[in-house]
Amino acid sequence: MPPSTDLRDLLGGPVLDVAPRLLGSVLRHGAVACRITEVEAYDGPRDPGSHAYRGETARNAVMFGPPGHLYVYFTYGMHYCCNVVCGPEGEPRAVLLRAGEIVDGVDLARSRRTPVGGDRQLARGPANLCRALAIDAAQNGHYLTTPPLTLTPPDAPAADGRTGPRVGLRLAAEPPWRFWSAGEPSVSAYRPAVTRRREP
DNA sequence: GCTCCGATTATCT
DNA sequence: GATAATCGGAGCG
Repeated sequence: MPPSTDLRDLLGGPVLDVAPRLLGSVLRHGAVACRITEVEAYDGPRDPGSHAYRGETARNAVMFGPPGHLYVYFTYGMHYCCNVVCGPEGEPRAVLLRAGEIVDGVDLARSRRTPVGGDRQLARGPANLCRALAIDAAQNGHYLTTPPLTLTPPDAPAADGRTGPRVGLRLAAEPPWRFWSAGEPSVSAYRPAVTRRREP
């Protein structure tokens, strides 16, 4: 029997089709595994919300490469977030992994996240997810079929899929390109982008 | 060089 | 709701 879904096949379609199908995927890094419950799509150079909007740079180069690799970026001086690069090569499409439920290695994940409330908060929010899984700049560009860091698509599409606006963007927040599984307590809270106060 | 500000989070009121 | 923490990318001159 072939693997339920080959990662490379899955990532080849339009990113708005790929993103919801990644719900239920398991992202594993060593002893810690996370079932993804919330994602966002970033579609090519014409998406003003995408890091690739203004073309390829050293930072976003991984997004322009072949699908199946992990694009990790550093933001706010302290946080990492990770994306799955989608195809085809040359088109900078990616899906941001926003939240999930830790399904293996809970103790290790919790030790990386102290202090934290309940286990459902371990990977709630994109930066928290990376921390729980110990993903940082060292994993940028990693190919997700190669242990110890792998992404396994679900056997069947996730039930109760929902869509809504993306989180935290000032530009292009309006297309409903955020996808999550209804009823999952690990899904992050929606916050509209804040406009920073300017000094007088 | 220098400045602005971000695909965030925790913590305060 | 508001803000600090903290730093590198990107734009501008």
